[in-house]
Amino acid sequence: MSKNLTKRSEDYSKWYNELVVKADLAENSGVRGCMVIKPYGYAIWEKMQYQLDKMFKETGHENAYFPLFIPKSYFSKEASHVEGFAKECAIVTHYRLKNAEDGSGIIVDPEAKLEEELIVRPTSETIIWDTYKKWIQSYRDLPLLINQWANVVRWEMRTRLFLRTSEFLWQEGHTAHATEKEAIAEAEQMMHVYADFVENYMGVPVIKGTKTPSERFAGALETYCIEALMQDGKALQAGTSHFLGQNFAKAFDVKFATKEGNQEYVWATSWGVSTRLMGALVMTHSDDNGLVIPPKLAPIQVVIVPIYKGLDQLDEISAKVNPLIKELRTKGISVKYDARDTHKPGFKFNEYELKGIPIRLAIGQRDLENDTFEIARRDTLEKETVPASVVLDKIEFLLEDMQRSMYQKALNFRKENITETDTYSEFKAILENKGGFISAHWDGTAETEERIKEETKATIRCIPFDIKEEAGSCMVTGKPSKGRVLFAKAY
RNA sequence: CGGGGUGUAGCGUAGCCCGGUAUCGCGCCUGGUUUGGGACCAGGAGGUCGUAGGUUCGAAUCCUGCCACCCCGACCA
Repeated sequence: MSKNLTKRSEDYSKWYNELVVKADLAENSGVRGCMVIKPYGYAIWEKMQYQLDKMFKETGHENAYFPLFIPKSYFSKEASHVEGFAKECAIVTHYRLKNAEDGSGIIVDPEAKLEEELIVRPTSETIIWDTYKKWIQSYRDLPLLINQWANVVRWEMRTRLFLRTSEFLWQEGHTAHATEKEAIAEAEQMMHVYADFVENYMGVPVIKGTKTPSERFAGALETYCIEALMQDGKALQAGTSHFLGQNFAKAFDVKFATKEGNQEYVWATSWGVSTRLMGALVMTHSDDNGLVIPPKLAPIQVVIVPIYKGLDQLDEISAKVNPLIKELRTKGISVKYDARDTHKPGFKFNEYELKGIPIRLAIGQRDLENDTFEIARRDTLEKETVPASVVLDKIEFLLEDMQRSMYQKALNFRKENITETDTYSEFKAILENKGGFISAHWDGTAETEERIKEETKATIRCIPFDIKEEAGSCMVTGKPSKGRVLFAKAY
């Protein structure tokens, strides 16, 4: 990493943290594990949001918004759900402040205690299902396909920028269906939508699969997930989609009249991705020069840096650059012309590399004479001088090529870091020395899963969706297994 | 909540053991020279030394309480 950034090999966490801060994505706010997302980071998040939202709508979903506060009593309605979240909730107990009588400052007014406490949503299942009860009466009201963009709060003990913060931004989809089959299909569909987005826009390859019962969402019958591999060999859960069965319908008494006139409980799903995806983006593609943002998500795709002596020469360069900017914008390519006189070109080069801008054009006296531009791509850091006549084509080609090759590079890395093993001793050795995903047989019991977690800190990341039928025996207990599951240490 | 550590300028730090109001680098401001990979020279601004109290003629330094943050655990759909 440039200048004072720590090398990633020394301490990946520190490197990640410094990179996020230096590249201007986010910083710690000083408020209990909550972060400030800075304009550049937020611009990337907005691009993600835009694309995800589009994909949700293409699959028939609509957006809505539900309250931030959830009455405590709602939580007690679904037992396993409350168990999953009870330990990490922020609770509103009062509604007023006042000046302390001894003049020591502002205090919570003890008179203003709420009759029923309000929970700051850690997720919205409960309040949404309470609302769905009012919205659903008939099979004609189904399916109900709603998404919400919101913030949620989880009182995590230890936080890390983007990966785990006390408050985070996300979307949560909540759907209700007439049949079990349809709900399962919905949950599966959303896993595929997430995978599509993460792979084709973020350039991050994922493994689709299901969670083991012990790793499932609180209240779910099945949890579908996409798992990505970071450059330090740890796995990151990038998105989840849950089949909730009729648990919430029963807890909140959401029934509908069927065509035949019977009353039945609806079938539910929920699914979400969060600003954690920003962490995945950073950890998948960054190198020692900083971020590398895939062209489809880069708020600025092309930056143009003029190299000039004196304002006359800048004018000459600008005259050449301005028509190009216009053409690029016409083609929907976002471009920034950085003609600041307060920084030298070398400084700008490094700054935009740190921020991961995909393409950099440089133009100076030499190029004016030869009618050329210098074009540099961020992912490989290759530079090339091209005639002005082909620069537009070249940019379009590079944006596509970069999107493709960033994904390919990450995919190659992941392939090299999925290791098969049949023995527990080798399993431990791989975790120790190499990291990454380990594909191994497991007897299917929670006891064995727990034992492995205790002894190695590795968890079953998922049972791959496209699992191969392969008879084997559990690496720990020797009991029979029908196929390999993926283990890894995770964030 | 357990175990360890750190709080000194916007950022990163020295000084602390052995008490005398603060070091260096980056950044910032001014002027000039520069500009094809993080410029250089000269000048300058910026500090309740986390906080409250105690010891002392005198505290960044010693003592006590509190607060915040970081790391390791526990926790983490």
